[in-house]
Amino acid sequence: MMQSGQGAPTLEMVAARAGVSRATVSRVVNGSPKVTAEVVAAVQDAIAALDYVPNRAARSLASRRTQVIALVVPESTARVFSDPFFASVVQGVALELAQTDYTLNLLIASETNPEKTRRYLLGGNVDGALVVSHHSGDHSYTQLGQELPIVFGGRPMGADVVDSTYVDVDNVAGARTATRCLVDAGRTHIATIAGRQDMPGGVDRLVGWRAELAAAGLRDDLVEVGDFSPGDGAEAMRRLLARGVPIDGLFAANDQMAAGAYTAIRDAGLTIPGDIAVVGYDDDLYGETAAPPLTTIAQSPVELGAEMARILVRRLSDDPFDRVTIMPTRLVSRSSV
Amino acid sequence: MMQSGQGAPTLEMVAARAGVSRATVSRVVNGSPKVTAEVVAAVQDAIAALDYVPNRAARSLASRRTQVIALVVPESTARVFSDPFFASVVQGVALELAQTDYTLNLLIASETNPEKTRRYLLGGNVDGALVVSHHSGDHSYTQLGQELPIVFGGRPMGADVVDSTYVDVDNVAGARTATRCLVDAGRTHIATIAGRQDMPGGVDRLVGWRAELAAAGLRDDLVEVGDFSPGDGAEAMRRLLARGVPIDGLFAANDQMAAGAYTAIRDAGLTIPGDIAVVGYDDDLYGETAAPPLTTIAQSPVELGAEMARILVRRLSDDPFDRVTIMPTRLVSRSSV
DNA sequence: TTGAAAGCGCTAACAT
DNA sequence: ATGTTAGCGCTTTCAA
Repeated sequence: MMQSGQGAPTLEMVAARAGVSRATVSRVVNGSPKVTAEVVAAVQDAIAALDYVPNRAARSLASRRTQVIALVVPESTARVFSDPFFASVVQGVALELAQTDYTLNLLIASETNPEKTRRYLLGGNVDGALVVSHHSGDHSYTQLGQELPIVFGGRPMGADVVDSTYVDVDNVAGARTATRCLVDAGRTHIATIAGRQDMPGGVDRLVGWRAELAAAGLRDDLVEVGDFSPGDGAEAMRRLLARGVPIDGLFAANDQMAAGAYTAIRDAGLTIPGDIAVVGYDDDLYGETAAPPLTTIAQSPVELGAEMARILVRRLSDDPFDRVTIMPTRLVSRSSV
Repeated sequence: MMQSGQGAPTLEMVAARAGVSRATVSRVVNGSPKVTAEVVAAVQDAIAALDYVPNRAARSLASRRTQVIALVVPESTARVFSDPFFASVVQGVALELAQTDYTLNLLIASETNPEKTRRYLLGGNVDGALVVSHHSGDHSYTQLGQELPIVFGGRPMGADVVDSTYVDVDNVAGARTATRCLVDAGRTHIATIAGRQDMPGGVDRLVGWRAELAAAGLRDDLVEVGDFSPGDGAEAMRRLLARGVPIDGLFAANDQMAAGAYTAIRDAGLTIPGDIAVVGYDDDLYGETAAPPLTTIAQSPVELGAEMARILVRRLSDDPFDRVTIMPTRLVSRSSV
């Protein structure tokens, strides 16, 4: 219920009601250890009675901390926002931050004007930032890491990046698992629809595919690249099929492209998994009801987002944190292999 | 480049350098009309030279405006975050707000503790809020509209809601169009997989389907309800098929459920559109590469989000704005009909 | 352990 | 058109 006196109740009002000074109320609010239990109780009663909520601006102005964490999504990634992977990362971040005192500032960074974002981040508007998916070109952000606490989602690309803090999924291992699944099924002509090679995920999944084929002594030249969308997946599959080389297995760098590949395979009069066994990556909602249900690699993007947030918060509190965190993946076996 | 003097440059430093008072600098920064052109120029030079960025907290504390807009996503909706529709709305909001001076505060509202969100919103932390998808139970938010400028995405449910400002898509018209498409194709036993009836979109799409069938003089009892996920769509379709009633047309309340229905239809040994013609809703990425490509209703969720943001900004500026905005839909004809 | 007092950087009357 | 003067609500030395 809103207080009768117009405007929100202030710390001063709480102090008056509890019969203590403003400084003491501030201490209680901020969980200072050196306050008597009785005083704490009295202040908390007053806070509850008045329905007091600290004013963020005032607190921030005085403490020189904002309690705001920016989640930066480069614009080109945002187009891919309909990619459940990114949406889930955002969700994970939001859920985790909701448990803390930090506020989430979602920022779509214009790539035509990176300077604007840079200034904003450095302008004292946020205490730290979370950056998801950045191409190799995004040096502006990787560099920013020296001046502002940043946690990246996915391994930052670029040789100059040394001390970045990031959380990544084990894309190489995931891709190897996916490919091994195909090899174990007896497939010998295994193609891949790789993701964009300017993204770490795109690169690593291709590396994993190659590594596993090498281990199995199979050819690794059946590669086409797509932009992670179903449409591009279909295109890539058509090109693969058009090569005239026999193909009996396919690893798609994400489920959306696998869905596109399904179409192209079927259009070519081939069956799944009869003629071509398929493994995707991401375990999005559609794979389960695809025909046939898609075998895929699951990683938990929600957890990834949450972990990024946790690490940044820890870092901002000067608690120990890991510079590099690798999240595991697991194979979800369905019937496309 | 960061200034040499530690900490960010302040308005006072700008004032000193430009040889004017702080008030004047403030006026220039805020675009007040009553400042001489020369003074404006001098101040802007100083600002540029110092690379000055106003301190948000100080500004907010003094002006009693936060320049923050909250985007509230109820938690149950967030689970559905992988639904491209919501993700796109968020994207639209973020993109639009990036063009303004407002900052986006993404809030996942815990439904087990709505009071927390309520307090936050009313605690003077934001200037206004955007609320997407709220069930009929979310009275906490619809009520909030009296105390804080709010723009809803989707029509708020509940009879007590009178003066809410909202942006909605014309779900009824969209559903009628979808259904008419089936009728025009000569289908006479048209079923629907409706969405959850505690969401406006779920209700309205069912209403549109009914209306169009009534207009065509066809039966309207072939209804099953799903939760908008592919899995539930498949379940619902199975139940429909199990009724033993002939069905030759299907309108699914979203593409995800249509995808599920595809599976169930195929599993039953039936063909699309031969035996059953299907129309979905949302035009998400998957429909295009489905087999057969899905005929669906497109609305632009990105535009919806952008429009919500625009309206709220206008309202916060005391510019005229529409309480009710209905976004159009359009039929995307592919080959599932 | 608690209180007093001095700002944090900015805006907004009010004066001039 | 510009300057002066108070704060906005909180944190944080410094004393007590």
